[in-house]
Amino acid sequence: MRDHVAAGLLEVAARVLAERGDQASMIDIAAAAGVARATLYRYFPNRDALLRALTDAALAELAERIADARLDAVPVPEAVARLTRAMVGAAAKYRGLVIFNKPPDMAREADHALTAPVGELFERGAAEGTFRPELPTRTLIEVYTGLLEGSVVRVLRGRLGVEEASAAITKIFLEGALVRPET
Amino acid sequence: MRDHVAAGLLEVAARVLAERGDQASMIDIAAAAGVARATLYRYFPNRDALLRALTDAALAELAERIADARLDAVPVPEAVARLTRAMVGAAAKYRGLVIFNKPPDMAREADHALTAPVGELFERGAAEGTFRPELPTRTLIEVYTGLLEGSVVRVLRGRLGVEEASAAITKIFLEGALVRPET
Amino acid sequence: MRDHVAAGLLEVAARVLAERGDQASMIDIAAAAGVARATLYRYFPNRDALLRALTDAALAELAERIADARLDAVPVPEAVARLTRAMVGAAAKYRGLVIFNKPPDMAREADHALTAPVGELFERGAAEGTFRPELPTRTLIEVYTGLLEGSVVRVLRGRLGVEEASAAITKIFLEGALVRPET
Amino acid sequence: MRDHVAAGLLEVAARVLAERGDQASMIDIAAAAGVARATLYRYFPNRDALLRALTDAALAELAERIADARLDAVPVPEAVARLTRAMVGAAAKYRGLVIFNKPPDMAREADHALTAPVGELFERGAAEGTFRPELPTRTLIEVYTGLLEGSVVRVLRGRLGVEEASAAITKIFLEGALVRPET
DNA sequence: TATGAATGAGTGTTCATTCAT
DNA sequence: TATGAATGAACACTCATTCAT
Repeated sequence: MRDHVAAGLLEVAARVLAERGDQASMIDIAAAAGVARATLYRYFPNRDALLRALTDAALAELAERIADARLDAVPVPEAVARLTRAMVGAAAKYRGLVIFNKPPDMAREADHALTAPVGELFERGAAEGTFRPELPTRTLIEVYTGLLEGSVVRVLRGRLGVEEASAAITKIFLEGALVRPET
Repeated sequence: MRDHVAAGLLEVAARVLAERGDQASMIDIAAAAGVARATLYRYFPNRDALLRALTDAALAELAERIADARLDAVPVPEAVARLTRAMVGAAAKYRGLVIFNKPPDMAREADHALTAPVGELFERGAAEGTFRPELPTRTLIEVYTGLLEGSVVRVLRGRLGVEEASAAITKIFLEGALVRPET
Repeated sequence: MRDHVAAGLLEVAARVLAERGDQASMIDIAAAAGVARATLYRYFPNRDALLRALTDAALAELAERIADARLDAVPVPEAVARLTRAMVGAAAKYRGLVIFNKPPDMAREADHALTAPVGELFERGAAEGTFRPELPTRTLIEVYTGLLEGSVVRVLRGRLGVEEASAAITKIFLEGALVRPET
Repeated sequence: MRDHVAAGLLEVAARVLAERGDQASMIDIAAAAGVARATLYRYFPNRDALLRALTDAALAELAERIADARLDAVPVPEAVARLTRAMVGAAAKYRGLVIFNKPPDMAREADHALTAPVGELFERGAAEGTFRPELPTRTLIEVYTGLLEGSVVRVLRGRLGVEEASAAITKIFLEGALVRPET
């Protein structure tokens, strides 16, 4: 029961924080949830605890999706597609909270959970010669995560659908936007 | 004289807002500029006015860079390269303020200033058959701006250089990250 | 049954209030008693009622001890000794609650219960020529009760024992701390 | 100018804290001083700082009075008289704040400033055979400080004057309340 | 003109108290 | 009856903004 309510509050909090940004107040969140401020504090002893719980949940969801994707069992391009879908999906569900608005002391942990799988995959791609050699792996990773982050914002704003965004990101990142000159 | 001081304050404000995020206080900004809070208020009657002025300056700079780029005088791929450099450069200089932290009532204007040139260019690309036909122009635009925004964040964090980012974004967006199968 | 539980709660409350001071919360008291907050409210409808009940109990105990002391049946010095022991004992048992932390509207009643026996005794002493005539009875009473109060605090802090304090207070108050010049 | 205002606020704070007890709010103090809450915070960055400043001032005053008293230059009984007057005077002026309501982390320091001169004086008295040998010095000290504290409360309540209390405390503590049997 | 001082409105947090089970 | 849950009112503290010098 308790967990159920807490989960509901988290969901509302995610929505409000996404809408109003990090400066959304506990007042805003409690009001959006239709409870008194003190009730919110029953479940999360302070603002930080709430943000932390939110980030925890988002990271857990993300980790699960990535694990389900079995990235190392498929070729790199397919793995990129799956990773993209996992990240866009999780970020959209949690309103981008994995990516933005991390409580400062979790930034490291969050960044790691986010960056690690990306790093591994791109290292493999580099080793296997999948990616253009003139682009350093580090740069590739930054641009890819930047692309993800920027696109998720659009998804959150309702300008792109999750599926639409995932597919387009994957396609453009891997093959580019230009029409291929036929050989 | 007056304008000169105001410009200096704006510069400081841009730096502080980029460092501390949107929750940087007028106190922070005034302190960083080495003036009293009340002095800051002499030049910008309130917080909103300051943010607006900042955004105005950034948009003006961006518009100038884009005009200089003569986008319609070159082929679409080259225009994308120039536009990318213009946007990354301007955003980096103004600490991303064109893109994030827009005062709510300027969002529309800012988005327009940002989106309009992108829109025109991509429409032309579509008309000329430069882009993959299976990707709707609207989607292309969103993903491109998302890529820009996400990458600028990395530049601001010092993880990518301006030139490095511009080149990589252009290359990846146009041609993809995959190594081309030789014909 | 009910009274028994209430008495137990009062005892716990006295201990907690003595330890944490007047700012001890109902939370603290309920937790120390091992019951839910709401249960505490079953027995004492609000914080004030609890404090009042506590003071009532302490005053009753004090009145009983004083009655047992048969003050008017013994010479004034012996009566002072007994009164002192009664007051220090009662105050120590109830953690000084008779003396401090009285609910404002009971202050008068409490002060009276405290002051009345002292007043009677000192009036008798004055009438009988027991006390130095240059010290007004009123002053004597104030200094004596002040001495009691201040000493009880030390007893509660564990710096003096009840017996030790009672004996020393009586001796010093009556005969002074100076060594007597032998006649 | 600044210091002057701060001193005025301290004075008001001392009065309010003495009246309302330790739970007096910053609201109460600011209102009593006729300023806005935020103004109070300009001078004392938080509640603790205010209490600390108050205690500092009181301890300084007390130390000065005690130094002025040249306790070691006079016989013990006269020294007790001077010490008593110094302590009652300082405590009355600062509303007993040296004695009660010490911020927890200053308790040690405050107790020391208070206890040290008392301890020295009573040790000397014991060494010189001034005090009754059957009363341990430690007990003497506790009872004396208790007497002081209890009497100061009466002074603060307006039931005793400073001079009246000082004289009575000294007389009773040294020679007792009983009329001396003539030799 | 530049600034120190003052303040109203809001935020996070706690606590006494009430309600539904 | 006993309790977990919910809440309104208060408090410490911050910040954008105004005023007097």
